[in-house]
Amino acid sequence: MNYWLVKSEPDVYSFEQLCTEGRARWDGVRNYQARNNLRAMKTGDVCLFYHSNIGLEIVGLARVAREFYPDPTAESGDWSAVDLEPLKPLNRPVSLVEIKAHPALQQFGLVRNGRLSVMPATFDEFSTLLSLGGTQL
DNA sequence: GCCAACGTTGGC
DNA sequence: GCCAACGTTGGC
Repeated sequence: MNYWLVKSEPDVYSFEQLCTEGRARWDGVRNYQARNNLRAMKTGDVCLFYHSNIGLEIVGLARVAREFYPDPTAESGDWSAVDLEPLKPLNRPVSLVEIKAHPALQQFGLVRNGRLSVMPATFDEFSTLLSLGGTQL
């Protein structure tokens, strides 16, 4: 089992929408590092769902429902998509401010590279974030 | 292969 | 709206 964080702007696609729809194709990624992270996802891996631009907090958990396949929205280039399903919202959202201030999260991708849209989390980072969110898997 | 110029992301 | 950080492009 591996752990990830995916970003979405909530006015484009929010965690609430994912919960309503029950499943989403995670497409449109056009960054090689993020794409390679998508390709490393396995069915059942857990993703922290982060709201960028608006909210600036981790709001929920999702699981990988389908491993990578060619991104149908890509007109050219070698891009990939995965499918995600909602697991549950966090009992308490975890804000970027909190994450940046937490000693155990200084190496986390959100702190180190604010622009990456799909990033791995270690088990320790994931556990810390879940605990901050007052939530269990 | 280097690096300047440019574009994009995303926090502030 | 601004700008820092990062990635990509393209000339040399």
